[in-house]
Amino acid sequence: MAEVETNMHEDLRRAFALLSGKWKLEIMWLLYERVYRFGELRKAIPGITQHMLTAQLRELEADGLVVRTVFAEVPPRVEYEITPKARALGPTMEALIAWWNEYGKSVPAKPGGRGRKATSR
Amino acid sequence: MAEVETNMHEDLRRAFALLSGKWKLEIMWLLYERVYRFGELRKAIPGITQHMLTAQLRELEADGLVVRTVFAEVPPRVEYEITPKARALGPTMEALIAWWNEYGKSVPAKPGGRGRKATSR
DNA sequence: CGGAATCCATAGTGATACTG
DNA sequence: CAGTATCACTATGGATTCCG
Repeated sequence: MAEVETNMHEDLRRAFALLSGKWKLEIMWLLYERVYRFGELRKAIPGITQHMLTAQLRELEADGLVVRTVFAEVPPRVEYEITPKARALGPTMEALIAWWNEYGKSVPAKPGGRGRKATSR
Repeated sequence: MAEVETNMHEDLRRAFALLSGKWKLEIMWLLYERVYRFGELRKAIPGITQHMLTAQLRELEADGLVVRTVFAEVPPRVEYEITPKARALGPTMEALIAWWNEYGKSVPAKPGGRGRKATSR
């Protein structure tokens, strides 16, 4: 059969790239619950700048993870919401959190020094 | 009540950080199958430099995702293998790949221009 | 209100040469 | 063989100012 030897690590990298960015996960985490306006996101994410918020949202939008809706009002209003595509990632993200809680915090594999020694064979 | 409001996105970010690095996923993907020597990894990963391979392996080691074993031979031999911690990530990574294959390649949510328009309310 | 434009600091990545 | 050291480049993140 095909047995494409699927460059799975390629897919993995590309999928990973979509989520890479200091604030993307936090943004998506908020949007997971409800729709947010630009200013709301800014207030909800302490430490982020407009520059970064704009940039990250633009990337998320380009990747089809969030939808940006502009209301022709004055003053202007812009709302952001996540797409089904992003929502489908929920379980996987939770699995990653579960992994972290189980393995990430203990860090048992840390014997004496760096690198194990082995006496030849 | 505890109800820690679990900074899940914090855990998520830290877990994510462990895997961030241009070559880490590819390295782990290889080590998933068997033990590799330094030179083998270099040949198996086209485009990587010794510098980067060393750096990424060191980080993976520090994070407890791979184990480095030095054999006191001449010429020197160093082997790398993944830890149970890293191996436990397998299913999650596969879930991410599955997500990518289902949602990542279509990218349907791309109507006319950037940002949807909405006529006031 | 929700940006864009500009300038700047840092970290990650990469090529090359040298070493135990 | 398996690194380390050095330098250069690029991407990312951030502060500030200005605009429709």
